Amino acid sequence: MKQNNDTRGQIMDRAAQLLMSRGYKGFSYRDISSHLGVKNAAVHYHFPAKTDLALALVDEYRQTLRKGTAEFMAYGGSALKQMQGLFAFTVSQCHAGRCICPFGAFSIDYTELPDDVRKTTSLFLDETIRWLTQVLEVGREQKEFNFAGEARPRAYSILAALQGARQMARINGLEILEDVVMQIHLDLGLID
Amino acid sequence: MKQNNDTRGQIMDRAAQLLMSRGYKGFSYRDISSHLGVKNAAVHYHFPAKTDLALALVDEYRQTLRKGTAEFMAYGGSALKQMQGLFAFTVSQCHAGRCICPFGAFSIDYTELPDDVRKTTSLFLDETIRWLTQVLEVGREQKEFNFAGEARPRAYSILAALQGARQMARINGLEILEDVVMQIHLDLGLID
DNA sequence: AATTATACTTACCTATAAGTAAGATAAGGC
DNA sequence: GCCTTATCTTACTTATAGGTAAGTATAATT
Repeated sequence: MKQNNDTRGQIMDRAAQLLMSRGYKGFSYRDISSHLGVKNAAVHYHFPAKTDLALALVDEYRQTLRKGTAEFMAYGGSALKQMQGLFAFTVSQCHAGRCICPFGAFSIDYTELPDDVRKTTSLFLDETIRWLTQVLEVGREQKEFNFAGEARPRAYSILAALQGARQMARINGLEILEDVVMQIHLDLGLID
Repeated sequence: MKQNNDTRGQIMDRAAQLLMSRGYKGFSYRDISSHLGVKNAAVHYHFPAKTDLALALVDEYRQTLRKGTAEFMAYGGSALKQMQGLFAFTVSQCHAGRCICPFGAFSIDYTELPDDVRKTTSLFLDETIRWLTQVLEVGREQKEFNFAGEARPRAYSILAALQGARQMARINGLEILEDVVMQIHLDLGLID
């Protein structure tokens, strides 16, 4: 059985799903193994400890973001498109039951996470903010956006609103997320 | 030992602290009992099940909000003051380690919460939004605020941003929350 | 003084969590 | 054909979770 049936990948997929729907403490190795039809120890084989899994997930997110950032910087694409991509991604994730973004999921259990997971999560947040700040700055230069204040705090504000809205949407419906996306459009001067 | 040393109150205080620093699944009865110097079963005496505790907490929050709302409606106080009160409260809570507001704490574990807790949390969110919407509307009428769009989605947006910022602040520092509060000031026309 | 209700403690139960050590199976290289 | 390595399973351990039943001490009620 040398040919890797991609169990490792399936574990990560399922873990990502569970992480974003229940938080870090909200899922167990059993949740993963039973879903994949393997035994608990099989998950431990690929990820000895739960923190290894967490690290792998954050690393994956970071890599995805890095690719997106690199493409944006290289081809100098539309900032508006990047922003709309973020909105669409957030809404679609929420529709798929992934109501908690990684930052939300880890921030809850932050004090009990091992140092390396905290560090990587912190780096990921930094990188995300840097990307969004750049998108905002470029968008303003290109007259796509029109917003008050500096780009960086605006980036924080947008990310925070999306994170919060995503969670609140679970409680009182997806319209909340849609409303908040609309407000961000307003604040970026994208609607009259 | 009839004279109630307010064990029940102390349990709720500690539970509130734990709920907002670790989330609903993040604390156990043991965390509470050991902190108070009583046995586990003592907590079960006052709150037979954990959901009873959760309900009591949400009810307490609701009552506090209701008082605030009633006062605001009765005396027709300054909307700006109400808003600044919300900001100050959020920041101070975060400083005290309460980095997760009740909505955040419950939204994470929402799918696994019993129906009555979900229902009460949902009501609490409704009431909070209603209050904030009213504050925004009154503030706009009184020319204290100047913001684009309707009041209700703006209320969602503000609450979501505060909730998200509170959590992100734990990961990358309290400046995030301060930045977001500043942005809200901007969007409400409270700064130049 | 006897009773009752309050506020607990002691001592348990069951379920589930993360994690581990040792064995089984199968594919590929030598 | 043998050995090694990757990928699991079986069978466990330890810790902790929520929860309960029965007993105890004290204060208030009658």
